[in-house]
Formats: sequence, C-alpha cells, structure tokens
Amino acid sequence: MDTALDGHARRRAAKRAEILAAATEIFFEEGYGRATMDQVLAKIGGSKRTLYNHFRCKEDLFAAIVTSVSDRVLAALRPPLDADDIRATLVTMGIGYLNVLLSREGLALYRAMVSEAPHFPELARTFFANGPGRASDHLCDFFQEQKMQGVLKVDDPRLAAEQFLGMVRGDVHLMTVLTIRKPRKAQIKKTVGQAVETFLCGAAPDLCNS
Amino acid sequence: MDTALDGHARRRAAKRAEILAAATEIFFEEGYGRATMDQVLAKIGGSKRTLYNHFRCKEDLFAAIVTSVSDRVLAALRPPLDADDIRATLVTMGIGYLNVLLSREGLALYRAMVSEAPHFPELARTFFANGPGRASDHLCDFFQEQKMQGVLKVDDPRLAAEQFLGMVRGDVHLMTVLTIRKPRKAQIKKTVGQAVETFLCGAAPDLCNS
DNA sequence: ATAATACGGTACGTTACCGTATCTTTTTGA
DNA sequence: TCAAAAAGATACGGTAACGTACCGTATTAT
Repeated sequence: MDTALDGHARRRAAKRAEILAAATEIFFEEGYGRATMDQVLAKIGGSKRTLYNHFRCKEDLFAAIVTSVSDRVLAALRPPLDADDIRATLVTMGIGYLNVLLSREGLALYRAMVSEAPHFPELARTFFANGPGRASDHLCDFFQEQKMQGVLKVDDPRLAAEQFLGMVRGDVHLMTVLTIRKPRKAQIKKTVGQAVETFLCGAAPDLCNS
Repeated sequence: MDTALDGHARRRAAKRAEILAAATEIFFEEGYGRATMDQVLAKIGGSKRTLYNHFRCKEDLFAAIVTSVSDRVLAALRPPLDADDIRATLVTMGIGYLNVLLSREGLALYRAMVSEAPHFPELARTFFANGPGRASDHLCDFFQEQKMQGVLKVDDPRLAAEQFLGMVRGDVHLMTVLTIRKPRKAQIKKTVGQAVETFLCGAAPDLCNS
C-alpha cells in the first residue's frame, strides 16, 4: 500500500488532531504555564505514552497549537478588498480585524504569545507575520494600489495601514484582553466607522464628509 | 514614641522596599509563572521567613509589584498639556505615551498583566485604570476643552483620544512586546508625527497642512 | 539592661508536574 | 490468520517550588 493516507497514518492523524484540539482548549484556558499535560490527558482519556508519541515535549505541543490556530484563525485577517469602494473596504477590513482579535481564540492566542514571546521568540515572529503583520501588509497593498491610482494620498502606506488598524483597536482590544469588558457589535461598528472617517479625512479629502 | 516613622517601622519599610525591588526585577525578567520565591531570595540573601513575613504569598507579592510599578511608571502618562498649541501637545502626549509603553518596565508590566489578567481580574482593572485608561482620560479631557472652545471638532472626545493613542501605538508596540524589534527615536518621532497629522486633518481642518 | 521585634539560615513537608518505563489491548495490513 | 503498529493504563523517577518550622542573632524601645 502506498496511498497518501495509510490506515495507520489516518489513525495517527486523527489522534493527533484530537490531542491538539484538547490541548488547545486547555492551553488557552489556563495559559502555557498553568496548563499541564495531565489536564490534556484528562480531557481525552488516552495514555501518556500516546501523547508523548505525538509531541516530544510540552513546548513542542505549544508550538504546534500556536501554528495550527494561527493558520486557521488568522486567515480571516486578509479579506478580499474591493478597490471600487474605499470606505466600504475600510469598514470591512476594520470589522473583520476586530472580530478576529476579539474572538475567543484570538484573545487566547494574543495572551499566550505576549506572555511567552520572550521564551519562544521564533514562534512570536511567525505569529506576528501570520497575524497582525499580515493584516497590515494586506491593507498596505491596498493603499499602495489606491495611491498609484491617485485616489489616496498617503506618504507611507505601511504606516498608514498600521495606524488605521491601531485606531480600530483603540482601547477596546486591550480592555477585552484584560477581561474588563467585551464590546457589543454596535460599539464595534461605531468605533470602526469613526476610524474610517478620521482616516479618510487625512488620506482622501474628496471622500471626507465634514 | 509615636512618630510616623518608628524605628521598627523604618526597618520594616526598608526591608519591604528591598524585597519589592528585587522581586520586581525577577518577576519582570521571568514572568509571574517562572519566577520563584527562591530566586527573589537569592537576589537579596535574606531568609524565607522574612520574605513571607512581608508578603503572605506569591500572589500578594505580585499584586504589590504591579501596584507599585504602576504608581511609579504610569504617572508619566499624564503630562501637562498646553492648550495653546494643539499640535505640540499631541506630539508631547504621543511621544511620552510611547516612551512609557516601550520602556523596560512598561513592557514587562504589559506582558505580566496581559498574561495574568484572567487570574487577577481586579489587578487588571486597576492597571488599566491607572495606565492606558488614565492616558486616554487625560487626553479626553484636553479634547473636551478644545471642543468647547470650538478649536476641535470631535464627536466623541473619549473615542478620539483612544484612537489617537491607538495610531501612536500602531504595530510598533506589539512588535516590541513580541521581542521582534525595538524602534529608534527617529521612528517614534515619525510615527507620532504622522498620527498627529492624520488626526488633525479629521478634527481640526484649519490646522491640517495638506 | 532587657524584653520585644525583626531578620538570617536551614531544613523540611507537601504538592505538583514533566517525562519514562512496563505491560496489555486494540486496530490495521498482508 | 497473524505480525506490526498504534493506543490504553498505570506506576514511577526526578525535580522543582510553595510555604512552614525551628533556632539563633541583631536591632530597637523602655
């Protein structure tokens, strides 16, 4: 047999996925430091041998979790952008951005990476590159295009993208990370709307409604 | 004797301060989870009895560290603001804000609070209230005044303050937190300058230079 | 001077957790 | 059917770290 999915391989992959799902839950709930391998096992009922057969150590498991969740969750940070309607594009981008950052997994991932970055610098790089950095890049590309077509007047597209997304985050993101409050959708819409208007006044006076 | 500073009290206070300083170093270097009480003791050479005489447990010590550092470091988040020169005020505020957030203690405090917020919700509240929240409040007050005097056109001063500071943070803050890169002063100046111009274009068209 | 208070040093009890080892059972491929 | 591979169950070694106990010493107030 030489198929891509051997029976054993299929079995392995399934078990690995099961472990990863359980471990993600535990690690995100407890944080890397407080999470224990035994807790992960208690969730799926397997044996330690199996767990360590799939992941060599706790750090490897954490790395696998981060990369896995990054791939899955952070993809939404690059929505298709409509070049014909800048305002709608910014709103879409801003709301999508906030939704990812404020999602359960987005928050957990952020907390985990911020706290463990000094001990997992390489992981932190890839997290940023696939997450917030990618979102900024995506928006930067859009700004670059719009600039070339003379629609936007931005001196530094990359900086403009960062600052627009920074406005979108405002204090809401940090307050949610700190478990102080979770914003309602209406607040998100208002926040993003305000950020869009402020940005457009600076970058596209023609579109500025004031 | 009934003076405010008894001899014993002075002794106690000095020791407490010494412990607090050493513990701050350790906790910020290692993070709450990895920091150990023995490490703290190794730094000052005292005995465990003394340590636990001043702080009942590890969590209390952490709380003391956070409040202490908050009081000391985050005071700079409320610089005096000059009502006569809005642009200069925003630049001052932005640069001061970034300097605090990017300082050694600011970064360590941020990492510690973000990661431990779920386990120290009350501490997280006070951290935000005395830190980023206070900065936003401060700037909000300024905007409110300027709005009443007809200089600034801001619909929601609080939101405007949050978003201005959000622009200032951009991606630089997160990248530094993630140990990816530390910005130079020139970059900070450029970032703040850009944020100020963007903000003014939206809030004070008269002052907008474009 | 002397009692009270705080500190230094050390050993220890207890718990917790990572990772390994051993053995058995189930599932898969030939 | 039967060998191989993967998984289940469990016990355990080793280490680390929180917090306590005990005993001796120094500094301060009366």
